[in-house]
Amino acid sequence: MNDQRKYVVSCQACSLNALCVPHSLTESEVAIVDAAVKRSKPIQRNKTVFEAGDKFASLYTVRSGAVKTYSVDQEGDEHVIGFYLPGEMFGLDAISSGQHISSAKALETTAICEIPYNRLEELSAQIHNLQTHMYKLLSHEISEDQQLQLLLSKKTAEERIGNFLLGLSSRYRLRHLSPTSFRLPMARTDIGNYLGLAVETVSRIFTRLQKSNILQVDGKEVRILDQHRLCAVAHVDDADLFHGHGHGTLAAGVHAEPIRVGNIRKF
Amino acid sequence: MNDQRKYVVSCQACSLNALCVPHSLTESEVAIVDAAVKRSKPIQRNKTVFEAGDKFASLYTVRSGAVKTYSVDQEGDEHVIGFYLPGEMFGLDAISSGQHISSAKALETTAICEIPYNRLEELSAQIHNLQTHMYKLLSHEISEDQQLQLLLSKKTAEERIGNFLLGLSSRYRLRHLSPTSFRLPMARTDIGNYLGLAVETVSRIFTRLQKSNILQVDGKEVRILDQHRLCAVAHVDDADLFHGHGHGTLAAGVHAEPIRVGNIRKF
DNA sequence: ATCCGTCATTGATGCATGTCAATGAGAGGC
DNA sequence: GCCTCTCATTGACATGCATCAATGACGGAT
Repeated sequence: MNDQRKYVVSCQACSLNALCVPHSLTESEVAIVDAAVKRSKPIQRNKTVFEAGDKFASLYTVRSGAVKTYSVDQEGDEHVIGFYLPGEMFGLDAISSGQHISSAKALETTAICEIPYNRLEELSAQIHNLQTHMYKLLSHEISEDQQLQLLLSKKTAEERIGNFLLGLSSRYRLRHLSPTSFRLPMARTDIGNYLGLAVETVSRIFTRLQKSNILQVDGKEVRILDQHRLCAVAHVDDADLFHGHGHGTLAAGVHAEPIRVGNIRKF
Repeated sequence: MNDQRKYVVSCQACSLNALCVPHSLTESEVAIVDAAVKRSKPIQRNKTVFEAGDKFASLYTVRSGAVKTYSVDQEGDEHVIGFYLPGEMFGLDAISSGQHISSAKALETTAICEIPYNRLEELSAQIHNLQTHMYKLLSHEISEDQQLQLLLSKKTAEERIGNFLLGLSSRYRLRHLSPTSFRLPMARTDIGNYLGLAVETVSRIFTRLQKSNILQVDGKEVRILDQHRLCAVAHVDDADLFHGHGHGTLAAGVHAEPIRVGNIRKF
């Protein structure tokens, strides 16, 4: 009990508050949501939150650490679906079938908030702001998935990695962490898998960007030395940098701007 | 007026009823939803339903015909996001930002049902079944988008096209149309664009599959001659054929089974 | 019926990126 | 502190698919 208590915070006191809880919820509404949230103690690297086939019962958000979701095919090969940072919600794909179709695993020591889906459904019928936000959250995830499809179907390896790094950068900025200097929570293999590239390609492009003095890479530590040129490499307009990146959170869509879709490689 | 009336049907009388309206809605609930739906007369091929940048006000379902959604980048290149058949809902990606970020265009003469989003939100707070279904619908779209990401990032051209055809086949079957003999509503260019392939590749693979007597292709008319071998080509388990394909509808997820993710090309 | 524009097909060629192979560098365990 | 295992890097080579180019086939308009 004591052991657990030190990890337990309320939504009201949580530092991710602004990111995770809709700011349009009133204090009392947040309190109601808060009462439904289960906070367990941190789980270790490589421990799963849920696995494909598990009964769907809850949605999850990352409190600290990082999570990847993935599926495993018949041949036993893993396919990375997404990465989640503090304040981001995952497990949304399981609502439709009532069963998890992907697995979720901690990339490092990670604390998770769990919100029982039944309860969330009830609450969203009562709290209009919550319903609005859940719809936006789900819709936002769809938009981002479609953006990723575009990335995967039309962009070069360099563009994919550029976009990926800029996306992470944005997400760290939102969390008031350095957008230019951060640690990749995932392995190169995971990055390649996620972006549809061979590990070797990821590696080569990292070193290429390093040689161009756009990036400084030391293992998982990354420093963006020249954001402007990184944008150029990724074919991303600098002006778009502050929008559209990152996974859904309860607040997703609230701050969202129309997402520019441009910058695709011509064939 | 007379001109319009002949296209107008109620949800209750609509032949897509079972596909489009959640069957768990009671008769009176369907009547309430029905009252919110606007049915306009058919639009012609190449006419848009909405365009990127338009204010988001409604969700749409196809009543007859077919629709594609797409975005256009800065260079003016089009990127196909999805295809929608009768009973399927589109426009979901616009909820989060309040603005359409993609455009939707009729691939042939097409009738559309429109449901104002404000009203849908209101109703979903009142009608529990409707809320449940909307959440499932959105979640289902997310699952499918993730499946597509997997297709785009890991599969060969042949697998992509095989999957694409099998997906269409499933969707036609659901609509009580022939799953083995149908007309592609979209151009080769659109197929290639959607699947991240050059038109020429699509064409070549169609003829290759034809020469193997797996497929019979005559312009847009397609006949699947050997479903079993088509599955083999697509690396899809025959047993999975009846599940997991097609875009969300109001009923999406209701019939949904756990989606097998397998069958990815090994590198 | 004929014309014209869009769409589909087919072949030749090149390139981006996957695959194979081998070495190097950290990180965790005894 | 050393060992081992996993992960990252780098080079050589192979290939699937894009690109370029040209012809053919519809299908809608007049």
